[in-house]
Amino acid sequence: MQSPGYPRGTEGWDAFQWDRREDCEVRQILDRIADKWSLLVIALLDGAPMRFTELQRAVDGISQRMLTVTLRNLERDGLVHREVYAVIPPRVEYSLTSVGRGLHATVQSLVTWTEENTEYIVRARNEYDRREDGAAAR
Amino acid sequence: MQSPGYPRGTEGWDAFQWDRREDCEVRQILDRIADKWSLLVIALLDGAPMRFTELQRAVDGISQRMLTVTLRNLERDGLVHREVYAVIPPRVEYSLTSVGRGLHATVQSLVTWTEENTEYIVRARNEYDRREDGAAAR
DNA sequence: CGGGATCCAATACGATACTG
DNA sequence: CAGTATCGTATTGGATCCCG
Repeated sequence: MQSPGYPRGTEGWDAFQWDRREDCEVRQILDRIADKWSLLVIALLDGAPMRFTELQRAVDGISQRMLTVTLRNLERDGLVHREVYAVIPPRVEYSLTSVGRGLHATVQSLVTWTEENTEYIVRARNEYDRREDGAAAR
Repeated sequence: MQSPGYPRGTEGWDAFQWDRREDCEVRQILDRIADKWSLLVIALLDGAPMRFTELQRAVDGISQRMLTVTLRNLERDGLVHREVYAVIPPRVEYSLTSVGRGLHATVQSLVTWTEENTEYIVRARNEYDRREDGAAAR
């Protein structure tokens, strides 16, 4: 099952770098938590627990299906806890687990970085696109 | 250009939360840098500049097309610098800009978190899947 | 209310072939 | 070497309907 020819300590491997083989768990997990919706949901669940419909309203643009899928994956990874109350109408509350809260901290630092550098990036994009347009015209 | 009906300071807005409207720039940027390949490329480019083929070998599983696309996007966002040497055969080196290096720091903290919690997550997944299998069998 | 199931469209992506 | 262009597929995700 392990991809051959790339064991730890071999050439191509750097002790200060991380395992980035395609089939390694770190990359699988990273792909999962760093997707379009998970970051949003994790950010929202920090603080207070939320109900399904509440989340759907809060995450602008998410469909019911994707909210379900995202929550199931986060629950499966032990990052979100799903609490079902046996009442009618049904009441389900989602909250971060303690590990989930730990993740939120680093996610928040990524968000903060993005906020702080938004202007720079937008400017860079505009300049790049202007250059490209100019090149295409020629 | 701004989506109406959701200005800062209105109901639904929390000063400690970030702008998560679908069309906001923070979310667009986040989607871009948190995609399948960008994190890998940013992590690799930290330290020394690298050439195209070198990167392709280092990022296990990436296709030529996706490496090109990823690098173009990172360059467009001002996170990666592309240096072309006019020699034959051509030599192109990619490196992080100073802003890109700043991003790498927070990305690295996400990677570190993932490494530290891999075991927990894998265990959570196995437990979840066992529960699901049991439920499906019934 | 909180979803599951199904169908369909958009897009992301890989494979391949070609080029300066 | 470092790409671009094209094509076909696979995955993602939205819309809709339904149910406890």
